[in-house]
Amino acid sequence: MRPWREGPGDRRSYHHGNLKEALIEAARRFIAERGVGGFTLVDAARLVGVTPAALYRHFRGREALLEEVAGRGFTDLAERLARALTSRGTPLERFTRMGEAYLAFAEEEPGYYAAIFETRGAPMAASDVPPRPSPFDLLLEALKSTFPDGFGGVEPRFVALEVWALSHGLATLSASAHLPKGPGMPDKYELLRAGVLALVHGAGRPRPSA
Amino acid sequence: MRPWREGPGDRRSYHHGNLKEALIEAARRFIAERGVGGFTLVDAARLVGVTPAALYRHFRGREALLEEVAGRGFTDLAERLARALTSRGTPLERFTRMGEAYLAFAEEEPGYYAAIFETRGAPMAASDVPPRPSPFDLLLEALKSTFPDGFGGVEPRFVALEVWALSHGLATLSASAHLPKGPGMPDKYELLRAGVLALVHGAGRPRPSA
DNA sequence: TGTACATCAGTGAACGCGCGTTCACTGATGTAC
DNA sequence: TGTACATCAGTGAACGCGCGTTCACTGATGTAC
Repeated sequence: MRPWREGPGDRRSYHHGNLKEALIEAARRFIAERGVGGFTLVDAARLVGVTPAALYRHFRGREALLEEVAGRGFTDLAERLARALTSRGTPLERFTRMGEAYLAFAEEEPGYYAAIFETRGAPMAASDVPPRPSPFDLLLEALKSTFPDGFGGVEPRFVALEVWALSHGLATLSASAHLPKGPGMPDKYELLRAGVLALVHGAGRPRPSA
Repeated sequence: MRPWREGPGDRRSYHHGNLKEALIEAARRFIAERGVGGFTLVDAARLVGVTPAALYRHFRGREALLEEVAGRGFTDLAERLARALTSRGTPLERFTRMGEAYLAFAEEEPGYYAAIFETRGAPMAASDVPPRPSPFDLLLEALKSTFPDGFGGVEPRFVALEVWALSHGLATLSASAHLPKGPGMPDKYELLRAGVLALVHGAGRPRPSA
């Protein structure tokens, strides 16, 4: 975590020693603050205490750095979800924990989250023969094992897409400060928990009572 | 719609005559293509066939143009929702039509949609004493009148936030091509309709059957 | 109806800036003997 | 253990570019008389 050089003027050595990782870290921070579009190579290099040109020893260019960040974020998210899915408790508890993990990831790692969803070429659902299961695959698997009786004839994939869309909507509305806050206002975790249960429970019903 | 000057080289007159509207239109197009961050005053001026400096007769600067676009989009969205809400049919049919109108707006007017949600200072839910009801207000009203018996003790505001998050999630995932497509895949309209019914129907249930 | 003139809505040249990227270079590191 | 040298990972200067914005200007429009 701690960079080899502390700041400008405190150059421990000519070689940075950890530059690639430090640049990725810097990109993650700037993307979190300003979005993918507002991210700049020059800023990242300056923060790390290095000439912008040094970046090209480790990345083909700006786009390559962004893809690397998106890839890291993708992996991190999948790990968090997998951890929640294999934690202790009842299937429903683990499934609920998974939803919380998703929202927490979007909140704690806004740089990663933005990189994943604002960068082309790394869609979350389409699996280009990935080494590990994608977040969506994990969600689908969790749904099936948590509700083995199914959803009244509705495909699990269908319910999984709804759950994902609700999660993503809550995460992005919260990040852009569009969700009303304040005393008496439900927070996103509460909204997700109740919403997911309603989606799962209400799937397959032909009509509401009203 | 049709600009007064057709293209560069075909200058009907020294004065444009419709420049402000034409610039807003151009911004809408470019934001749709490249996002708010990728939008450029120079491009907008070029598309309209005018010098970049001309823009400053009508807007204080780039930010002011973006705010104007976001405001227009906000109004357009509210109008579409209000139209769906007052259309013919049963309350449930009108409510369903409202959801479709929301997704259609995001799909047909991606420039407006991005301007609304990527521009600071114009949050959709917070109402700074707006002249007309905000989209969220319309949704809340529609929910109450469509389901007058309530939601088993759950606040309508709570359900409305869930419905909005689901809609927003589907709209943005669809726009960023993260929703899996293809034969056998449900489209977003289907997902929204079923999801909303499930949310409404499942609200207030303590636990799922599994 | 015609003319003088104020107002308006554009032009076009220029600016300072920060960006991504390149290039020849050089200091540091590590390996062979 | 010490030295020669290849390799690696940085520097720093420079580039071309497009951006948002400013300014003095000028052509077009509309109004007063």
